[in-house]
Amino acid sequence: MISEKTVERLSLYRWLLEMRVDKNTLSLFSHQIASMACVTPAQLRRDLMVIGYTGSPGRGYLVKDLAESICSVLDGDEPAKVALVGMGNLGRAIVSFLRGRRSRLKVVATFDTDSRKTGRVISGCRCYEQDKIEEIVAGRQISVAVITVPSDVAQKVADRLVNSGIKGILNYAPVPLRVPDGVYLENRDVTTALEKVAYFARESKEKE
Amino acid sequence: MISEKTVERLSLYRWLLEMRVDKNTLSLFSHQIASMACVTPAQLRRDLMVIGYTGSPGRGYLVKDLAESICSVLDGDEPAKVALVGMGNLGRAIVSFLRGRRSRLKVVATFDTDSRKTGRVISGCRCYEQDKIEEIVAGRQISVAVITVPSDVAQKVADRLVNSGIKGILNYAPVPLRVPDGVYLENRDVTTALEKVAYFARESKEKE
DNA sequence: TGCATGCTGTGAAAAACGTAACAGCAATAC
DNA sequence: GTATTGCTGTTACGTTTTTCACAGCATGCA
Ligand SMILES: NC(=O)c1ccc[n+]([C@@H]2O[C@H](COP(=O)([O-])OP(=O)(O)OC[C@H]3O[C@@H](n4cnc5c(N)ncnc54)[C@H](O)[C@@H]3O)[C@@H](O)[C@H]2O)c1
Ligand SMILES: NC(=O)c1ccc[n+]([C@@H]2O[C@H](COP(=O)([O-])OP(=O)(O)OC[C@H]3O[C@@H](n4cnc5c(N)ncnc54)[C@H](O)[C@@H]3O)[C@@H](O)[C@H]2O)c1
Repeated sequence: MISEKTVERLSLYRWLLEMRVDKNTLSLFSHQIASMACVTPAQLRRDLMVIGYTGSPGRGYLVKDLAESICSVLDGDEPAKVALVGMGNLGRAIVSFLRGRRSRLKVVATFDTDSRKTGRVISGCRCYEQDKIEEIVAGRQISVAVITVPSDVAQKVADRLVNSGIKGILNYAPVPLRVPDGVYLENRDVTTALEKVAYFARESKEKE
Repeated sequence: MISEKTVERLSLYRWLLEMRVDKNTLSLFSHQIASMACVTPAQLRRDLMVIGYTGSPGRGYLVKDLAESICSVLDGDEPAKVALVGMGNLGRAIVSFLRGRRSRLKVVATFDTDSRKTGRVISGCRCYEQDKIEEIVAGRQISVAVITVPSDVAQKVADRLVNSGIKGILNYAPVPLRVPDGVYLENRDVTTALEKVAYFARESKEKE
């Protein structure tokens, strides 16, 4: 089992390797990739060790090979299907962002309660009535969900998603959701993030 | 100096304490607060230890007192001023979200290059031309910035912000920015987060 | 008042995470 | 072919973060 931090960095390495403009360089050294990712070379080598990829001294890592190797670890056999609940400002921003980007993650359904949004195709993705969650999530075997509904209904939405078989949730509502063991939850509250940044900003200002 | 993780949790505790509906309970035990925050009681007690707040056995922690104590650690003397660069879909969602919420963080200026956005008040906040960054950020002593511009210009924006005296950056563009020591940086890439969730979702699905 | 209860504060152990160091070897130069 | 260079894989170490465990005490009740 790979640690959370390592998975995050692997995702970053892959992105950096695939987005690289210079397609001529076939291989890179650990310190080059590390520098792009803003980590130490030792960190990078350690991360590659856990996925079992091995380079060679004097040549480094074969870019294409390494990227594929990361894919085989991070991705399943087929692209993960993603549902997003709450097509408000944030929800639309995220869906259209994910659309624009070639990715292994496919947003295949969105949900809302607002009848001005349901039944239409928004940001390139069909928006269903919220009470179709069970039917569609279970029926299409969607395993990952993004929650961008107001915080007072977030727990209710999470419960429905879990009951429909969702195994991972990315939550943007500013409430700590309760999910059973076996469902992976990641919270992304703006306020917390901003307060953290503000705290350390102040801290470093006081030091100078 | 308090650790990042602890600061995040303190922010969460404060939010939970302030949002509590039942204003009658004057005090709470560690296990009650911990349960709301989804952490262990030991974790909570240790976090409170580092800020020097102390409860009492048999009664627990005085809610109002504790919240104020967290404030005195997290907040400076005055509310931190925040600038946001890039009033696209995501930028507007964040600004209007922060507006709606009583907070110690004030978004006092936003910036964009698009002339359809600049010079107007959007989501309750004035939007300036992007080349006014130096003037306004330095002039109004803004210390924290949120970056929500396309990734190819994110580094350039970050540089200008740093030159203007910004001490903390919350970055939503999917690129690892380079900032000098003394500037605190927090990255919040959706793709990385989603890929992480998808990985662990698959992991837990395979286990069952 | 005095006793029993059970929660707090904290030192000590454990776990997670990152860093440093180096032996071994692939590539290159000559 | 051989020597040299300098990068990799991995182990050992240091640091940070979390959990455990329990002594001590404030509280509520008899
Ligand atoms: N973490 C972040 O970066 C961030 C930024 C902004 C907002 N937020 C949070 O994200 C959430 C949404 O923010 P927003 O600005 O998009 O708000 P919004 O009001 O624009 O969007 C909410 C959407 O959810 C829909 N909705 C309401 N109840 C629903 C239900 N039961 N099922 C399905 N859909 C439902 C509404 O119809 C609306 O379309 C809020 O909780 C907000 O606090 C997070
Ligand atoms: N982390 C997330 O949750 C998340 C979600 C969606 C998008 N994103 C990222 O956030 C960024 C913005 O996404 P979006 O959907 O809002 O895109 P968008 O195109 O709607 O918004 C970008 C805005 O930035 C402005 N801009 C462009 N260049 C600028 C410059 N040099 N200075 C100031 N403003 C400038 C544009 O005029 C536009 O208004 C992108 O980098 C995207 O990848 C992140």
